[in-house]
Amino acid sequence: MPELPEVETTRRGIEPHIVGRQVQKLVVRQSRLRWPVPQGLAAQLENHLIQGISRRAKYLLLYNVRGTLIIHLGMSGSLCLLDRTTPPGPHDHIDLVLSGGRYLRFNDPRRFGAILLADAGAAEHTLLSVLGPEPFDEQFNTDYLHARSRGRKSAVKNFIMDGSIVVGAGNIYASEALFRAGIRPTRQAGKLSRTQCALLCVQIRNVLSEAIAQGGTTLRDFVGVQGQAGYFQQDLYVYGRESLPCRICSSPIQRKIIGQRSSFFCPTCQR
DNA sequence: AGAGGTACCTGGCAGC
DNA sequence: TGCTGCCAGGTACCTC
Repeated sequence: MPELPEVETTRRGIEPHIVGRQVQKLVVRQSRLRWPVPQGLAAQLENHLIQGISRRAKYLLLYNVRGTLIIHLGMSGSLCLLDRTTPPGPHDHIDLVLSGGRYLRFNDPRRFGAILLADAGAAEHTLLSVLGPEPFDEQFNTDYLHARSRGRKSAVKNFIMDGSIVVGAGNIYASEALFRAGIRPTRQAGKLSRTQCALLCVQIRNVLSEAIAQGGTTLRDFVGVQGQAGYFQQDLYVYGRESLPCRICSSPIQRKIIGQRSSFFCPTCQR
């Protein structure tokens, strides 16, 4: 479910409701997530104020005086805000009971998500320290992408989905950015021209910022923290459109497995 | 260093 | 209706 725009949509949705609130109680119903929920979680959270929330790649970072709570939504995770006690469903694994009567609930059917603890300087956490630049950073530019792609033999789609190159291009938006840049997803990364690298930078940024502005993409069951759908799905050019006519040239969109993931492209618009 | 495959887990859906 | 197999938005970790 969540790629970077969905995570950012979640962050913006919960920020005004959780920052400045105290965590009164932590309820863990299922501790077997991607990694076991840390033992000391309650001690670190309970009776402390949430001072801020930020995002790095697809990780949400909640700060308090004791350190940082790292939340990853995995493939199927979501956070929702509840106004009052609602009986937990089968995949409602964790609740943060907040001052003011609200609850922040973590739901994750596939349990690929994670909740971890880090010091105040979460950037040094092993999961975060290996990450490449944010797509909106100045550091992510034509020179950078061109330099990093030299000598790479893997498909450009795998290359831009590699979090050590740039974060935030998941399976949907990687396909979409490549379509907008007119580049075949199977193209060897090392063979991109400088011009194509420039185009790809711009389009990765465009596709992500447009998706954030639309509240993310709703596939299957993604909804925002208060149940609203994301509208970017209506703007998808290729993802999930196998055999349907390209919105630009009407050629049938093709699907191909690249790196064990479904990839979609227009055989005419993308070379 | 880079490339490719496997693993984690559940639910929805198509096809029989 | 019920079973089986395939597919799904992520990414760490392993081997070659």
